[in-house]
Amino acid sequence: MSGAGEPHLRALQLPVVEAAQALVGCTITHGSTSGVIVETEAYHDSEPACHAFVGITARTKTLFEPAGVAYVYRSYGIHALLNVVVEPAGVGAAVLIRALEPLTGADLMRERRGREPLTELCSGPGKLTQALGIGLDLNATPLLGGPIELGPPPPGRSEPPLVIGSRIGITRAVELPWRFCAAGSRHVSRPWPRGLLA
DNA sequence: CATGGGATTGACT
DNA sequence: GTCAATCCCATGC
Repeated sequence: MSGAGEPHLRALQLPVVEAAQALVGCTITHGSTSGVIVETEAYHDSEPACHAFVGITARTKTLFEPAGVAYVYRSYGIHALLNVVVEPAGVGAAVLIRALEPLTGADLMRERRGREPLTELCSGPGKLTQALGIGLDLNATPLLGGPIELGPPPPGRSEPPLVIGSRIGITRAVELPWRFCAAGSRHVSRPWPRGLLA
């Protein structure tokens, strides 16, 4: 099955930095809640900001699996963060999903997160997992045909231009421009960086 | 076995 | 703007 046409399937075949760009505009669904990806970051085992930089451990083994599974880990002891594992088995690489534009189930999202404006329900990596009900138990589950479903962009949507920036909240390899946002989206975790357009 | 540090968020000065 | 919450896990003794 080469030459997959749909963007979300194509993304799973690309190197991580290109996959991070290709995933913006695709959808994430868990149960009755879903959203359009508007912000991503790339992480690769060749650079020290990536968990997989230290090699295969109990924590990082999911990152080294074949493309198409979820890497869900606990951040700051509180939040679950969702990544899309990409690249071949043996390479530790994943795309962090940092923000979604809610598509379905906003009412349930508000039940889980409290009353909030639509633009703030999924505007952060820890917020969107809470809004969609994604927990650590879903680590290493498949993103095609699994509990979390990675899907193509909603019909009729054109792929937006991207804004490129530095990754947020890390202390190492901060210079890599591996953060990608949908230009103009009001659902991102933070205002876009100094706007370079892809 | 003890310890330090987060790919964050929300509340507060 | 600052800061605490909270827990898994990588590292070091």
